[in-house]
This record gives sequence, C-alpha cells and structure tokens, in this order.
Amino acid sequence: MGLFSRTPAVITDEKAVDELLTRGVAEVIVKEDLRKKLLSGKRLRIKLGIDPTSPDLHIGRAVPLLKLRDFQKLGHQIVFIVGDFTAVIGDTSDKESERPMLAREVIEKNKQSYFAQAGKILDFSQVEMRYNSEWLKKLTYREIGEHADLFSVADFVARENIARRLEAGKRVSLRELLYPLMQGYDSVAIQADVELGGTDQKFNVLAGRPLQEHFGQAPQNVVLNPLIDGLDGTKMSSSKGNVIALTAAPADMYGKVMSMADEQVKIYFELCTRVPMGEVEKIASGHPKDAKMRLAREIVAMYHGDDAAMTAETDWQNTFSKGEVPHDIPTLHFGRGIPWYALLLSDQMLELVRVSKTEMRRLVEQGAISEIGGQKIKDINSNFERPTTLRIGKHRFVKLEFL
RNA sequence: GCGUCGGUGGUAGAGUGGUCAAUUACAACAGACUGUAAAUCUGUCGCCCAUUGGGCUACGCAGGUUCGAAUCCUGCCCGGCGCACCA
Repeated sequence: MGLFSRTPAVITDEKAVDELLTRGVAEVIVKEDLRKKLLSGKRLRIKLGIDPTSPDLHIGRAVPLLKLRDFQKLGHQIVFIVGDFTAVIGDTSDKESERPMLAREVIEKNKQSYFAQAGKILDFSQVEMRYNSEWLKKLTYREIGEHADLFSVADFVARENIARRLEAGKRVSLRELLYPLMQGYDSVAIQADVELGGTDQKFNVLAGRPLQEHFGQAPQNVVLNPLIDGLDGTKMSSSKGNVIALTAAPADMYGKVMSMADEQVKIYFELCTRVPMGEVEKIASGHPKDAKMRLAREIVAMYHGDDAAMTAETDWQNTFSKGEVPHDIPTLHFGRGIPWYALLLSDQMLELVRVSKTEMRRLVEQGAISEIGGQKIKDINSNFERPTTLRIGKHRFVKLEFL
C-alpha cells in the first residue's frame, strides 16, 4: 500500500471468500484461480458492465449489483462500465430478436435513471466509473480487425440464441457480432481481474479472456449469477410484466412479492437479499406465507427503508387478509344521488382506473365492482347516496365522496 | 440488383373473396376456490352506443378490382431465403 493510500485492507477471511463465491453464483471461471487471488490479499479490479438500454431496473438486474457490493465489502475495487458506446450497438444475448440501435439522448436519460436506482444498492462514491466510449471510439478498423481475428464465426454462430434465430429464419445483423469484441476489449482497457454477469452473458464475458491474453494481461476470472425467473415462474422480462421494478412503490413491491409462487421464495432470498443463508433455511422451513412476507419485507426495506416496509406490510394485511382498505387511495367527488352508471362511466373514473367504457361495463357485469363492507354493485341504475369506497377487481380502490 | 417467400390483434401463430372483430396458444382482466398465493375451474379479452341488438375502425403503407377483400391486382416500404467467384 502506498503512503497516500486510504484504501481499506482487503479481507481474506476464507469463510467470507467462500460465501462470495457460492451465494447466488451459478458458475465461476476459473474457480480455483479466483479463490487463490481473493485469498492473496491483492486488491482486485471487479468489472460490471451495464448498457443503459432501458430506464427501469428490475430486481433481476439488481442481482449482480448485490454481488458487486459483496466484493466491495471485502475491499476490492469496483469498476463500473457504462456502455455508452456498446449500447449503441446493442447486445444480442438472451434476445430472440435484433436489438435496435439507441439514440444518444435516450442513452443519457437511461443512464441517469439507472444510477438513481442502482445507488440504492451500491455505494458509488467508492466505485471507479468508466464510459466505454473512452476507448472504444478511438479504435481503428485495423485494430478491430486484429481483435476480431481472435474469434471465429463458428464460435458465434454456435451460441444458442443466435443459432435459434438463424434456424427460425430471423435476421442476425453483422453488427451484433461486434458486441462481444467490444465488451471483451473493455476488460483489456480497465485491466479487469474479475467480471460479473448473468449466465446469459457467458459468451460476452468470456470474450475478455483471449483479448486480455492477446494484450499480455492475465485473463480475467468470471463470476456468473443464475437468472431468476419472474413472478409467474417463467423467464423474467419487463415486457411480460412479471418483474419487480426497483422504482415500484412500496405497497406495489410488497404485493408483487406476495403474488409469486411459493417455490421461488428461496431463490429470491438467496439472490435478492443478503439474509444469511442459515437463516434463510430456517425461514423457508416455516409457513410459506410467513416466509414470503418476510421476503417481501426484506426487499421493500432494501429499496424504500424499514418504515416503508412495515407500512406496506400492514397495508397488505389490512387489504387482503382483513378485507379492509389500504391507506393511500385516490378520492373522487360526485354529486349526491347521481346514478351509478354515470358515476362509473365518468371520465374522471375511467381515467383513474385506466379502462375504457366498454371495459368498465364489463367489470360491472363480471361483478368486479363492490363497496367495501357492502355489496357488489350490480344495479347501475340505482343511485350514489352515501360516501363509500369502491373496490374494483382485486387491487384497485377508489374513495367516493360528495361534491 | 435479380428471383422467390413473407409482413395479421400485447406476443406467437391460423385464416387465402362473403358464415372474420378475425381459429388457437400464451399473456392480461374478472369470478370461484385460497394464504391477494401458486395450481385448478369458469368467464371476458378493438372502440362506441344499447335491454336482445346496432354502429365504427382494424390484418405493413397507398391506391384499385368487386355487390362484398385480411384474403385478388398495382405501386411503395420492411424482412427471410437463393443467386451474384469458379462460368
């Protein structure tokens, strides 16, 4: 350590290292090598690259961030790569279709919102932040040719998702081939010792190794986290809506966790929280509902704080276990005595519930509209005579008062 | 560029002149059952009006043929595949 360094010492406790290499980890390449390095006391450079391709993070994307935080806690240097350059190219991993090239402004905006969200997990003041345009935009065709020579087309075509797309007669752009090269070169540029990523990133993350060797560096080790399934047990994907967004309101987040299948609780504990695994075992062996509630509380607390977690839990219990009403619900005002149909089909109501008139009619027919502590509203020709609270479907509530 | 096949609802994917607001699956929504679970069962699932019922807009885009088009024709846009070196 240099005289001026205030870098904390690297922790080499074997237990901690083993936990690091196993919790929420699908594969480590090369495991023994990395273990040795971690125990050596050397401060390692841990790389995670992100592409600011979408403004919202979900809990699946938080998994490597948590792992990064684990490394940080052991005293290693986190190097965060913002793929401002690669985002323009578009990654192809884990996708069934071609990725669009993104506009600059979009990337910038996404980046801002990314850090606002990721900052809840990782202490960015201790992170070395780099933009990969810094080195990528300088590369010449000649150099790119040199890098490209390290890989064969067969390697690329053999990738499952590419093979599948080709098989299905979908287009695979040549530009997508460039992606792993760039990501690999990032590792060279920052001299990464370790790179993190999901198992879907294996190919890309591994691309750093031959490139680093080519440039006379020791090839980085790689820690891959498993991909967690979405709430419905199928592959997590924002477009399927089976994700928990990090920006979700506490109540929403809590409810989302509660709606997942019991079988998923344990893996979520392992990957998305840092409740000690011994305790997780204990929790998981108890009543599934209690386990899930605990998970929901943990997760909400991570992103919104303990108070919000408690409130969310109380609300949830009131709403769903006791059939009461959550506390923050919107209120609409209507004139006394107007018929229900006029009220339900009013613009303000439709806008609030975000349904069309046709859909609202349907909801009424299906018996989805009920008064709290009262009856379903079936007869929409009767009148609105007293302030009340409506429940629409499962989780939509509207308080009604007189004008 | 030439040839050829194709572009359908949130997604996948049927339909090739009327019976098509469009089979089916998944997703979504609602009801039942529950632990708001999950699974399961039932129903709904373009918009608008209405009590049965009716109207409007939709099948890449723009025109056309026809009593009638997602379905046929023309042009355009986009994509797949083949050809484009040996000749």
